[in-house]
Amino acid sequence: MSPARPVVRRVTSRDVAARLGVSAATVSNAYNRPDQLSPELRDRVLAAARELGYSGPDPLARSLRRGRSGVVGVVYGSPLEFAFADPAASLFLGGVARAVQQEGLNLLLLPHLPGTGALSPAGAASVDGLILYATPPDSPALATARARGLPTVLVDQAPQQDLCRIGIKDGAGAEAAARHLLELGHRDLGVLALPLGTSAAPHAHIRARLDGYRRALRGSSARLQVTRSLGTSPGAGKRLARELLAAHPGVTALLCMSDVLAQGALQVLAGAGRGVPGQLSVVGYDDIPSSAALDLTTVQQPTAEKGLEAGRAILALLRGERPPSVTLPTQLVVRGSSGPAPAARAPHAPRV
Amino acid sequence: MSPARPVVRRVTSRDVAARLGVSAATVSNAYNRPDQLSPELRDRVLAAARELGYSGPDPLARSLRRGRSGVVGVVYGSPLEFAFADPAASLFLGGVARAVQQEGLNLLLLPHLPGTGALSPAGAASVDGLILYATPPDSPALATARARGLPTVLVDQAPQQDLCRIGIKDGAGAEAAARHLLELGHRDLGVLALPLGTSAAPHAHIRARLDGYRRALRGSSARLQVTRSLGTSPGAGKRLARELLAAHPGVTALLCMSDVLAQGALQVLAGAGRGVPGQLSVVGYDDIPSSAALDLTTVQQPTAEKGLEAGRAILALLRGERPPSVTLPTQLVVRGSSGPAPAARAPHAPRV
DNA sequence: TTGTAAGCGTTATCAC
DNA sequence: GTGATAACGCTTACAA
Repeated sequence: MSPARPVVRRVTSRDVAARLGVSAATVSNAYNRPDQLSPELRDRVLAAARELGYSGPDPLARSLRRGRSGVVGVVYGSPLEFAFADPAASLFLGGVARAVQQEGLNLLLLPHLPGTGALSPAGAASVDGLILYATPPDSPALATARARGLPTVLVDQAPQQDLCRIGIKDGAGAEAAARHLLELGHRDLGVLALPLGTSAAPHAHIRARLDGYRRALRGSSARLQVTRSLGTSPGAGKRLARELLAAHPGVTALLCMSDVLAQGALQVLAGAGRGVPGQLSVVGYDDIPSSAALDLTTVQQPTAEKGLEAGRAILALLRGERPPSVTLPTQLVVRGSSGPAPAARAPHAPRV
Repeated sequence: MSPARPVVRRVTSRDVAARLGVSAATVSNAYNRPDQLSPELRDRVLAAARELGYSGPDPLARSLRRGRSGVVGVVYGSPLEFAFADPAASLFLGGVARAVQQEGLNLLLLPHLPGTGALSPAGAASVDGLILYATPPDSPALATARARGLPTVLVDQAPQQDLCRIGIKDGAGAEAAARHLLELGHRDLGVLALPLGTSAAPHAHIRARLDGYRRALRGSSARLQVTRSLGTSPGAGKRLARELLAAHPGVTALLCMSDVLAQGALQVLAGAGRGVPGQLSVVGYDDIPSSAALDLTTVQQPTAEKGLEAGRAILALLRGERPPSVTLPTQLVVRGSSGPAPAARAPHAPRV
């Protein structure tokens, strides 16, 4: 009949009401609309509650009754631990937090769990809305969001017909990075790649970066060596840098699809005694906080603002509005990790 | 009677049941105990569900009925945006995420909101348990947790009678840091402080660090200049470093209560042209990931493991066990930012 | 100003 | 293998 009965039954609003000989509605009002009852009665209710150990309306029951939970879910396209290991993701989440906090909403972090099919955690979570951050288009989370008819905001992925999308100019940023290296005389460029997804389910924003690199090179004699992807961690950056330089010793500059990757590469180069930018230039993407101290040239994106916009969009959706999609700009930040290509920098080079 | 009626009534398990002429219980079984009904009926239920647009049991209703929400709340002692700006906090949360994810639980991030009195967000959140991370002992969140009788784990704060607490050897780590500087010949030390809380509501782990510094100096002729606190950000580190060096020019080493603070100080010193460790030694606390690249001597704490332990503890609590408190070790990591005190390093100093 | 009653959508138990 | 029933704990329009 009822679920496994707990050792002691918990105190409910009804208990408080019974104690005072009033109705449960009055107890509810004491908490939710103080103006609906006399201050004196309210005090008595609160006193009785304290006495009985009633700590206010049960959040679950209240949410069910009211039809909203006060929670915004964020699904991150990689395992949850990575969300915290990745400074860009942290920055993003911070922005979201700032936005939703203003309306008193809380943030629920949902894992992505690619393989789970229809049993996405997003399906079993009590949320009023969902932010899908860098999830592939075939993510069960998206299907779930659709099926449940949840207000949904897409971040860093391909636009979807009817959904609000927040993103950045991924391609333009990448193009600027590559052009910068070309202008410095580099002709043999390596790309440290982030996971591109499958062609059926591509990570659109990552592909856009690759396309941007390629666009910059179009019409030039320069060549691009693209690595496979080994993930998003600094360790991946290290391994990719090693592989790339072993396979293509002629490369004079590294285009990294994220600062995290770039920082891994930087470590490898320092360890190998290859001067940056003397022997090799390195350019990142994102401009995470630590990149300034490392003097890394990179493509800056307004990551925290992106989170803020995503948060605002979900808030608007919850109010019943139809917020527009937003595409934020990127900007090349030139620092010390990029310089003239070795050949081009040779002083007093004889002009032929 | 019922709440503001939505434009279209949502599809419920009852609708699906009605469509098929079966009972709601059967629909429920189709989702929750497939073995309780014939595969054939189950398929019909699922088909009808799809047809009607029923996307499975409502999480809220299910949670209410089952008496648990599948959510672990984490309250962070500072505003929520900071939780993401702070690498140590991110690392910690990552550990928690890893632990709770294994049981299929999700993480709800709750703001601290010191001033709110009894209306702590933790009181209105549907959670099965709470992790209080670096919250002061007078936090409304703690009061709320107690009042609601929620399984609670305390992290980085003073032990509380009956609650499970996860922490590190804050004092021992600090002591090792200070001793290290003494051994290098430093006699005039500055401390960049983290918020110590009020004496009524102290941040116990921060106080423990200060006490550790002091303990190391006891009996020596060395002196400690302690700054006020300006928060936890790198900016605070910068301002504190400037203030301290202006007020006490004789200081030859900086003991920073966190790496974030230390990194701010490092920037100021680099900008001011003061050599590290030539003119000034700097020691941090935490060993966040970026500190290795910056060659910062620091006190390493197993932050991610701390999160893992906290997650495991809450899991155990939810199973009805009584997990023990855990105190993890710290370890001094000597890198390049600490060296002999300027006087002591003078080469060929005449021996008197 | 307070009480009544009808759910919110689900699921565990028991009977069939 | 399937169905009726009774909660879970609360909120809110409406009546008194």
